[in-house]
Amino acid sequence: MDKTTITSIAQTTGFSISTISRVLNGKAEKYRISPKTVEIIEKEASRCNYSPSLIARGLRMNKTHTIGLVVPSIDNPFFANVASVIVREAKNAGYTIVLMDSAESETGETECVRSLLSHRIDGMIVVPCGVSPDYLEKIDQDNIPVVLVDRYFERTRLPYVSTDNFSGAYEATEHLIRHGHKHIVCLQGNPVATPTKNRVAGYLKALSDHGLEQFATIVGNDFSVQNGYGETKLLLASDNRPSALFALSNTIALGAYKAAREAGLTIPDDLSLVCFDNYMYLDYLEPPVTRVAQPIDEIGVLAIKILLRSMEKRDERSSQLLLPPTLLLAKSVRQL
Amino acid sequence: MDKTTITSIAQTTGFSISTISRVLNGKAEKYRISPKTVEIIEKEASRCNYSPSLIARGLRMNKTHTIGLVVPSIDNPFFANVASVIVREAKNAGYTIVLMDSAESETGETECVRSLLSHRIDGMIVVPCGVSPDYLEKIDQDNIPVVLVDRYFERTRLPYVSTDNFSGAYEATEHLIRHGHKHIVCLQGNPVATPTKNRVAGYLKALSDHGLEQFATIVGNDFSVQNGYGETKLLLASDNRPSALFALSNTIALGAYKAAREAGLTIPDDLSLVCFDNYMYLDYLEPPVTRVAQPIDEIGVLAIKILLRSMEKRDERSSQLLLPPTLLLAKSVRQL
DNA sequence: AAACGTTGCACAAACGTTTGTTCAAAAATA
DNA sequence: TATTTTTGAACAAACGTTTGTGCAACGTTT
Repeated sequence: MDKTTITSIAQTTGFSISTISRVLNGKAEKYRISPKTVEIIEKEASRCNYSPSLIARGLRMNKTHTIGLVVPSIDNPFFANVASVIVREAKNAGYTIVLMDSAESETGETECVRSLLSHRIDGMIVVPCGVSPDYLEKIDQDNIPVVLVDRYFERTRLPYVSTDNFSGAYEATEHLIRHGHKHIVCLQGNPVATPTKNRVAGYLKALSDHGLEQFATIVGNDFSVQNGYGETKLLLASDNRPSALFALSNTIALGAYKAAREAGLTIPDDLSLVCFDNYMYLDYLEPPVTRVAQPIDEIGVLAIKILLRSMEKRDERSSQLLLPPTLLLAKSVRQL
Repeated sequence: MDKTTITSIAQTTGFSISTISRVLNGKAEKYRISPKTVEIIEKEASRCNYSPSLIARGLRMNKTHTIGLVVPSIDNPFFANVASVIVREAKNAGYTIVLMDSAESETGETECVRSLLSHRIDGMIVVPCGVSPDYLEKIDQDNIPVVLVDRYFERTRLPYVSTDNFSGAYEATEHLIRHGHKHIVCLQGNPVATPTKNRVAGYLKALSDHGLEQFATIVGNDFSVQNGYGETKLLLASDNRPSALFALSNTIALGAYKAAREAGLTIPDDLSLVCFDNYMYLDYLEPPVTRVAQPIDEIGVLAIKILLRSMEKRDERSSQLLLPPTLLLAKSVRQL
């Protein structure tokens, strides 16, 4: 049982491969193929379970209907969620996702990107780990559109869609302040990531807007549970314990949570907590955690939309979007 | 700036494309290409940032170095985790993953599979939603190896790798029984999925081995939080409340958790809880939940290993593996 | 009946690779 | 010097598509 191709159908039906191709692509009338012929060919195609070779087509058309997606770690609820949305939206638009995990490393990322280029993807969506947009911009200029998601670069022509991290952090911090907190510590993630920087900035602005600059404290260095745990351990062992923590991710918050519990502290009675990222489980902790939710669905949808538009007409002004987050109130903040 | 191909390099260096190809594939000495020539070509290739077209190569070689992965829902911690491992392992073996989400639907699954076949993937890893292995077996016979993961079929030649769900459930149930529980209700997931069936079987066997058949109660119908929530609500409203719940997934457990809390019940004092699936967050609930952990890493590693082996020599006896789970003790079970 | 428009399809090139075969020139041997 | 061997590389086909063009046969008009 040989693979059935357009050529094999041509042989068994006696028509030429161009005719087969045209029929199977619905261009029968455009090329005046007779209804009889169409029927014969379609019948044969379905009899043989013909499935067109997208790679042959890709080679000929110089278009693979394939989109590359590079995330720092699929095994992270946030990115898994993003990937989920993107896979769905891409499919709706007739595209297929090639998934890469850069493992939070810059070299990992460039490897992924090189591989994607070799696969001749039509465009790519990247959550960058690196600090420079240069090589991605070059790729974009070479006609492989790139869209950044979540993390992005300050000065770049590349389109991106992310959350308005600044205002999200500002709101969260102000929420704490309004509840009487002054000594609020910020547990940050990877300091070079734009989201981190903007969240930290929002946190600082909120403090200074309320004359609390002197309490500003920023600790930590990555988005891991361990980081949240370790930093909180240190904080709680020190002389002047903060009254509230602002964790820049849900993973960091989890670590803080554990450290607080181990110290015998009750949230929110002894320590208040707010974090970034929404996640189902946060509602089931005791107490549920007040958090800044990112509009993941919208982010994914827009990322694909922008990418598709860039793929159509390359001259377009690139969209750089920051979507508004939502503060979800729960019970982890105490009114002092 | 035109795309650089093997042909463009041939033109600028003056050599033929076959020579370029051989040099760039490290077959220089095999074909006695002179060191000088090699150097010239390699220099030019790197100057132009040459990246071979994997789709052209795929067409010629009839091998794309691409593996399809179909999961019911990427946005599910368990499958995200599986995907993560598989992406990593595939990459290590020189393969790239094309990710598909079947959305827990049989038609969604066949669509995904059709698409993958059109993309001419070299093999695929599937977490099947359907009830029949037939069409997948046919694909496997047609020389596109298929490996099942997590869910599988009772009677099939297809290789699979999953958890020994029966013994995991048996152990979990017995754990409850040893703690004095008799009235243990099983909150099941999708009843047609093999894991569900085997877990239920393990649960029943444990009960009957301890002469508790009469307490056997199985409710629910899918792996959602809502299912766990709804069923637990009903249970807790009934006259004879169970003393313990056995949730067949962590999502179901979450729903049960919420319902219990809403009913003002304390776990484990008023109600004991054990569930399937490990997940970071389970340790942070109050109390942490005792659970049956699946060896996800091993599952992913083995799935790729088996797939690669099938791709090499098709005659191989297919491996059907059930890996042992681990009961992780926490604090959600009360000693009666 | 001659000229012409239509209908229905076939031919062939191209996309970027890999690889079996061929072949001239250089080197080695006789 | 004449012959054989070795060296270094080119030629060409093939993978499965799409698409611009060509061209018979048929039908219509004058």
